[in-house]
Amino acid sequence: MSDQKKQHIIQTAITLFAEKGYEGTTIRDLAKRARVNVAMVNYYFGSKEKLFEALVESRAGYMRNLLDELKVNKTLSHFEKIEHIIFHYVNRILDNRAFFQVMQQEMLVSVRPELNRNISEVLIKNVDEIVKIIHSGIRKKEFRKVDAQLTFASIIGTIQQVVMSKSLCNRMLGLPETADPFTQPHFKNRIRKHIHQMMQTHLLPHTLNP
Amino acid sequence: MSDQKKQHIIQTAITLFAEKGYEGTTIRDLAKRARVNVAMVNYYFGSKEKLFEALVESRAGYMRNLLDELKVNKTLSHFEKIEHIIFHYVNRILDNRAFFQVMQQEMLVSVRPELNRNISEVLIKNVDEIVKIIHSGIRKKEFRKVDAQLTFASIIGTIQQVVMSKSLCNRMLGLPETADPFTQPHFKNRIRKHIHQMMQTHLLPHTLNP
DNA sequence: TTGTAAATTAAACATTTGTTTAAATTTAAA
DNA sequence: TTTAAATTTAAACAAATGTTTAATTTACAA
Repeated sequence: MSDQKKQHIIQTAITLFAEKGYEGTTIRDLAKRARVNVAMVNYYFGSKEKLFEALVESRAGYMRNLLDELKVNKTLSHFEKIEHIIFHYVNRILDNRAFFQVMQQEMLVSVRPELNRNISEVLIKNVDEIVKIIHSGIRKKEFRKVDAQLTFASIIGTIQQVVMSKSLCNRMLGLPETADPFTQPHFKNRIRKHIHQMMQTHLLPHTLNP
Repeated sequence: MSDQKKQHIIQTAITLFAEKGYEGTTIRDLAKRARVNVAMVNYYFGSKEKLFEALVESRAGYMRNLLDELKVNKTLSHFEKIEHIIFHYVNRILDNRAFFQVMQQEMLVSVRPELNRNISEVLIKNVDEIVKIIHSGIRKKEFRKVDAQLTFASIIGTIQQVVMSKSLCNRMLGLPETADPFTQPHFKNRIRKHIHQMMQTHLLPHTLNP
């Protein structure tokens, strides 16, 4: 089926774009890595830029629906919801590092404003959802009066900072140069634990001192 | 003087690289914007990549020496040191957004490994300095037992997340599309206040509830 | 099996890329 | 003023880029 081949090209593109950037990756690089003819990319996607759009559309689900389960689960407390969000954010981003690296690269540049807007659109829905939870928690006196928007920035920013570069991550965490931190099983938990602990003291007024 | 012209080309390159990325910026773009002949870039710097290296070297001071003043000022408490770091980090990064955007882009890709290492080198010194302060604070029971490395990631990640994209920042903070958040005078203070508040509850065991 | 559309290929295409050249101009010391 | 080095310029260069073409092969329904 042709859709399988399209997905294979997209997956290869994610890997290459993450490694060398969109502009830094040539169609010939991509074709060679994906073991297809150079003409196939344009045959299937029309152009390099349309391939990029297809890539984003195809994997937008990694960013979307992150909070859908929270909407239905009404039994959770506000902080439990935040706990869930932290857990799943760390999961999603670390399991799809290459894709999120590509999205980060794309958000950093101002070319392709339409694509930029599309990505923002998806991210903003997540922001809104979390801000809503935090504000609700504040109203109910369960949370301190924190800056909800910047609290989101801190959660996502912490993860993105760590995931930005393997070599920087290794050096930042004092791991050996050759280490592969992202695949270490306890690595996710370390990030989760840190953000969780930070949000606990940040959001909850009465924190027990361990 | 020729150094003035070199600096002018570098400053223009920072603006353009931040806007379109390194690979996305052509020597002709740069020459036109800087109002110099195309050949001048190679005449002064040798090549596009050497220009990039010169750019990093020329502005590395923005990242370096951030904590030098703390080393001499021994009278500050641990948390006061952290306060100073937050204040100056927000200042440095927001006053030199374009440069830090370019550095972020470069850290995200794995081309030019040597340049990558040089940038890491500078950043790591900051990490080490902060980690040292936090660990010392923990030993003296002034701080909770936090993950010092990831605490640094949270401080820097929060700022970088906000500074990443003007349009995303506007949307994230609920500002109008046309707003110019970075130049608003109270914007820096908002970020500072948030990180400060977050670090206060995160680091200090006995936080007064306001 | 045959016929038609889809898929695949190698080659060619027109631009754009970073870089170099060689001549012209400017600078500044002798 | 003379002279030599430094600067600036327009043009040219070779290589690489995204894309298209036209021919060939494959897939598969009639």
